[in-house]
Amino acid sequence: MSKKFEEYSQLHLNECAREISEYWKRNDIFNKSISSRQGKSHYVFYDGPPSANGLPGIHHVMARTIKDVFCRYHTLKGEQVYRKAGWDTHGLPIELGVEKELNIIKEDIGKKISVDEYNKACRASVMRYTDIWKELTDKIGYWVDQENPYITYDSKYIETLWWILKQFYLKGLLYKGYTIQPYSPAAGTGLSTHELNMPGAYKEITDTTITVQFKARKESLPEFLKNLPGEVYFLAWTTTPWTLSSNTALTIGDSIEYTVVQTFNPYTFEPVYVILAKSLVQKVFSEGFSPVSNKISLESFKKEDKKIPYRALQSFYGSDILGSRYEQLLPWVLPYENAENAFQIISGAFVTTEEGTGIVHTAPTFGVDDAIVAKRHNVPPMLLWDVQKKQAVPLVDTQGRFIKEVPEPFSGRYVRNEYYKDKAPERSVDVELAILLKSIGRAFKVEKYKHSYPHCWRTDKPILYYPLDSWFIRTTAAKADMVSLNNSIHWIPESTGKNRFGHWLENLNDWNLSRSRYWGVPLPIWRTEDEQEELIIGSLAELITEIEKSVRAGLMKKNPFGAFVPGDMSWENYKAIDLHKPIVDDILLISPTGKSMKRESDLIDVWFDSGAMPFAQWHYPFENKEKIDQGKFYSADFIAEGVDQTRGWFYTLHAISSMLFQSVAYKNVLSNGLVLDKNGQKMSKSKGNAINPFKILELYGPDATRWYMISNAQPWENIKFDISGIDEVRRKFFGTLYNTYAFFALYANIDGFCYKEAFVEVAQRSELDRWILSELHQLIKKVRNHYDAYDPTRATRAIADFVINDLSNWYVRLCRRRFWKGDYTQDKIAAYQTLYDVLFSVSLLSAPVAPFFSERLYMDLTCVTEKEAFESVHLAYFPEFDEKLIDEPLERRMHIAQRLSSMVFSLRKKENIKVRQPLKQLMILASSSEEEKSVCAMFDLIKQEVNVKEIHFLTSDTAGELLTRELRPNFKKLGPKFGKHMLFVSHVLSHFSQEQIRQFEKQGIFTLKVQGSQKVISLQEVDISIRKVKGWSIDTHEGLTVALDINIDEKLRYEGIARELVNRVQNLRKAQGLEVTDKIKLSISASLEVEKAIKLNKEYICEDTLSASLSLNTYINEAEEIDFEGETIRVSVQKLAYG
RNA sequence: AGUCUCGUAGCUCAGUUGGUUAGAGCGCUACACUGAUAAUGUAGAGGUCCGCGGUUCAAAUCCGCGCGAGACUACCA
Repeated sequence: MSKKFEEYSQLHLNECAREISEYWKRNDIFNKSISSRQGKSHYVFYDGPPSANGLPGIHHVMARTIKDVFCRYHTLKGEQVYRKAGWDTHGLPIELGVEKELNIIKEDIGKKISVDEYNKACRASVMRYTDIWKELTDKIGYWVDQENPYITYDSKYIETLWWILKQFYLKGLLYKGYTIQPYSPAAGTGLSTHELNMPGAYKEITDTTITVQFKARKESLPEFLKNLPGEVYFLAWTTTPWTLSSNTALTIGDSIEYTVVQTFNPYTFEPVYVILAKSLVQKVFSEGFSPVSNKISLESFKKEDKKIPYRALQSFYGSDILGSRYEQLLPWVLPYENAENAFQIISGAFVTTEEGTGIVHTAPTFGVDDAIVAKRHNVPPMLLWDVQKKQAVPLVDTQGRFIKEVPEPFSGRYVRNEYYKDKAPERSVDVELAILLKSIGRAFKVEKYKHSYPHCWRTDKPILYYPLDSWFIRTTAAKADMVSLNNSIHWIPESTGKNRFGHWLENLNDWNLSRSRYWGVPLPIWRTEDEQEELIIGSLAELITEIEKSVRAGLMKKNPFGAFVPGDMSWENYKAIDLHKPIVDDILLISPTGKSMKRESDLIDVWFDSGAMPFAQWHYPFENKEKIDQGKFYSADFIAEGVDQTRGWFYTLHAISSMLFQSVAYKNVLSNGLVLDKNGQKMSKSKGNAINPFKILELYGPDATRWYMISNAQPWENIKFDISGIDEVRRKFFGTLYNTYAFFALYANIDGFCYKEAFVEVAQRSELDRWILSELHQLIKKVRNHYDAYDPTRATRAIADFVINDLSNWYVRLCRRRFWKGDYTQDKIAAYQTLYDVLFSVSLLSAPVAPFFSERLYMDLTCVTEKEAFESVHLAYFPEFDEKLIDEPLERRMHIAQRLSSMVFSLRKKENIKVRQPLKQLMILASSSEEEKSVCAMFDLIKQEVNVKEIHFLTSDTAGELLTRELRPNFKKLGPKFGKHMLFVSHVLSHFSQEQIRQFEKQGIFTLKVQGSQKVISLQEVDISIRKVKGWSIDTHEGLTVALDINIDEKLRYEGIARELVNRVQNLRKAQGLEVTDKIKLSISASLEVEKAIKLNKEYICEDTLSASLSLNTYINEAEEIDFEGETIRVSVQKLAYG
């Protein structure tokens, strides 16, 4: 006996996924999907490492689905797709988590808890949830190698990072410098941008602002300013007056227009000339000033006058005063270096004329932009040399107080009142300074100003921007490379790469690598105390050689890595050592001149960890050298992460790769949007709208979840996650596909179809078969293109549309009788083969997105026919597009037939005539003879579908007077021809009478006068449609018109009754649980009228209901009473024992 | 604050190089169809295509300015 197709009572996507998952595990399908492609071209994929100390969320399901879709697709295309999972194990989120758990703060590390213990706690915490992550990964069917993941804290991984850093060092890309970083004086610690971007960090505060007069050194000014008869001042505005003592430059915009204004200081009434941006004169001189136009009214000013007069003199560009000098505003101290370069006018791109004066007070020790622009112009920051600390210090200490070198009354005071722990003085430093500057005639304006300012999330006090020592990668040196390499990357969507990422690259700053934390990769640089000698370590072998030197010189007692054997690449060897703090901090090395060298205490930015994964995941170049050098696993063909990674992982991958090998790290990158809740709000635990992915998977299974996420919105757009959408996908797409299979299985099993018969040539098959195959191959082409273009959304929509509309709702519905009626003929075999082939192809097309259900479908189909040698759909090959099966005229015909049918249904509805009631004839008016011909071929189909006996054509002529035509201008064609007279032409054409239209149709052209000249309009330039036919029930749509003869004669009426009866009997059969093939004995008791209908159609009724006998008007014992055609009839269905 | 993305029916989304009656699905109402159907068909209700200007004979579509949502980057004095 041949095998049967599996039949199911119901669709259980969840159960299906569980079984398939088991099957994959049992048969090692994932590994086979890679090994079976041995020797084929590689499709290289990099998986971004998640941090395993947090629980996975629904957005991870999204991200992992996208990754999985393309890896599976390319496997199906025959490529070999390795994919290694990874874990991000270092960094601040992990440290913060541990601190919270242990209930400690950063300052406690090294005191309450040793660094060693702290790091052990981090290491333990970081892999805590790996089991849950693995479970999710399995459940959603994300195929990735979880057995051999790369883990950023592994010694091998760190060794590669050190090697890369050394390469950068040798290229001169690594340097130590100071930068301005967010700093919390109250907490005594620097803050990361991550901490700064925590919700609520930015708050509105009100500051005292001063518009300050900086007195120009006249000899340094250009001629036209030099010759002014009084003192000239630059006006600059500041929101942080306490930084004025650290001012070393003023920044202007090169191309901004400035002007010099003659006026009086509003506090001292001294006559002054002030320079500011021309467009801001009105704003700065808004209150208490009035413009005057001549010298005399200006010079006659007395301080009793209500308004201070001002007069703008000559204007000029910023570049004209570039390099001019000014007197130090608060001459308390001088910078210890290059003081001669201080106090000059420099230019910066960040200067705007939206606020202030267009001249920016620049204090390089306390502003990020200030430091950058000052450095570019070689202007020194205000730093003093501290003899005790042997280092340069700014005028404010790490507590936030002015240092002792600052004169009274400011010395020792906190720069912001918020920093006082107890009672703050009545007047803040800012206010005191404002008073001081007013008294010496250097304050031009003092105002309160409200703006948003970042606060420390721990102390809730405003942060300070403060210079801190850091190690940098000179990414700016590789900017040109990075920009041009980026142009070769295919970004999806394009705008992320071109705009967001492109602009970011254009405005690149050097990469600050330093993190003064505990749990991370230590910077492998050792330095002597005088900073004259330094050594960078690029491998463990190198480190051990250096340690041994140091031990010999007596600097260290013993080698802490004594157990390590250089050159032995085994995991055991590498597991024996730990390269984290505090162990590496205890290592002292010896410099070439015999001095002791200590490690630079910083850790490196965790983004460097993940950005180096193309190399570090393979322990390059210590192992797997050929994988990278021969380009087998580098660069990636594809990566995908959230759009928030643009400046994160996408950037660090790109930067490291560009600088190391002048190559891209990835060729195609998809940045996916966010998963929002159904109201478009971001999901967060605090809002309580976060969705537990396990719950969703439990409810709907992975396939529906994946399909919903992919098909609902394009991956790069945000998705509003609504679980009712998943349910809809399950019902509509999976439900329909399942039902189609169930239908196939039911009848294939009855007929014993198992694809043993010879392949029926497609040309020999029926119209419907050829049509669905043609549509299928159009689908294959579309789906391939969409997957290839990284647009899975369009692929899934096309598949669902095909399955629901073309396959289930049209092909199967119209073919039903072919399957359950008649003998096992060639036509029936062709139908089975067609449906089988279509379902088979659909299983493959859907496999990347719905891996479990597709597997079930594929296996249920193939295990009976044994036509495929593969154990899994994921080991098979993607369907090829076959041009020869495309029959576009047939597709058009079928489309017309569908439209016609739907029009007839509409008419029946209008006339209240059931589809079961046969009608005599249908008339069709086609707009062209070509159309007419194609409809002809569809007659049988349409007759069956809409239940009419005959179809005739109505020609324009025969229809004659019946038709009312409507003429509409074709704007696309006529628009360019008539231009602005279009409105007139449109008016004329749409007011044509029936007679005029007929004339036009006959003659083919119409002439009209436009602006005195004769213009000709042809029939091709208008659309004529038909409105109605007198005395007929008619409908018209897309140029097709149908008319339905709604007269029902007696014969038709009886036939309708018979069909109605068949339907009732079928329902009874089903209700009684009869098999489709069971034969019955049918008995009916009804009125004479119904009996007559039955008698006339007895053969038909018996055939369709599988009735061996039909008896009428007999006394029936156990019968169903049915409301039927306005009466109650009694029907009995009895199963026959044989048959 | 800047940069980028988005804004079409109650909801989720289509809408080609600009062409005059803006579509589909879900949901709602009514009726039908069905021996594969948690499916489907027909009809109805449902729109200021975010707003305002501009370009054009013609704008949901192109341009400008706003408004709103989101992301990223940030004390631009």
